[in-house]
Amino acid sequence: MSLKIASWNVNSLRVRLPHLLTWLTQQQPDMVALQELKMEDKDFPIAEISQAGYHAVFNGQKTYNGVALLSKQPLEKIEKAFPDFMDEQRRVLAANLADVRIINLYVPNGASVGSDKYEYKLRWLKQLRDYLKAQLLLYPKLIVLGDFNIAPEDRDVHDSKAWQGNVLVSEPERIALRDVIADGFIDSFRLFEQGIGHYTWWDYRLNAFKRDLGLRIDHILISHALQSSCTACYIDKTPRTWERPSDHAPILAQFN
DNA sequence: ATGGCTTCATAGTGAAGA
Repeated sequence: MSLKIASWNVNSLRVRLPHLLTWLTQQQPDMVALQELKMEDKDFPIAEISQAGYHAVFNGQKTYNGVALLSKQPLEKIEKAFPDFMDEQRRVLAANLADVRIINLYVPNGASVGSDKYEYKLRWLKQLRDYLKAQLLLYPKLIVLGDFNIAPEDRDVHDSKAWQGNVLVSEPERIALRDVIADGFIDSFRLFEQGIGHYTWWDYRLNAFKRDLGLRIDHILISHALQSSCTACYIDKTPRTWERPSDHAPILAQFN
C-alpha cells in the first residue's frame, strides 16, 4: 500500500480554490494539509472538494489562519487544538488516516524578533513540543506537517547572511524546532536532498520567485517508525509559476 | 529604502503576512 501526502499554505482558500482543484487533479495525493484558509467553516467549499474526490475536515477562522485536511479516505479522531492552551487562533488540525496520525500545523509567523507576536510564537512552539511528545506515545506512526515559519538551517535560506537573526531564522526559533525534532522526528526532505537552493516560500515582492530568493519553511516531519517506508520528499514549484499564485509551494512525501 | 506585494477588510494614518 502506497501513500502520497502533501502540505500547502494556500494563502486564502477562496482565492486559490481553482489552483487547488487543478493541482489535486494533476497530483492525486491521498491526503493534503492546507494552511491559511482565511475563511470561516461555514464558507468552506465542501461541494467542490467533494466533487474532486476528497473528504475534508477543517478548522477555520475569519480573515486569518485556518487549517484543513483533505483525504481520499475518511479521517478519524479529529483534534483542533493543543490541550490546556487557550488560543483563539486556528492553527492546529490532527486526524488519523488508517494507522497513521497526521498533525497539520500553521505555526505563528512571529512578525519580528522581540515583538509580542514573536513571544507568542515561542510559547506556541513550547506547547507544540509537549503536545507532540504525548502524541508520539499514543501514535508511533506520526506525520507532522505544515507551514512551520522556520528555516531550520542556513542552507535553507537564499542569503543567510542577510537573514541572520531575523524572524524565521533566529536561533530561539531554530532551537525550538530542533528540540521538537530531537524528541523523535526526522525532517523527511533532508532524507533525500542535502544541497542548498530548495525553498517552499518566496516573497511576493522584489520579483523574489523569478530570482529564486526563497526560504524552506514548510516541512514534513515523520516519526522514526515511518523512516524506512518513506520513499520520497520533494517540493512542487509548479503552482508558484501560475497566475495569481500562493506565495508558498506545496511539499509532498511518499510512503510504501 | 521599515519600502517592495497580496489578501481581507473597510473606505484609514489600514493590518498582517514572511
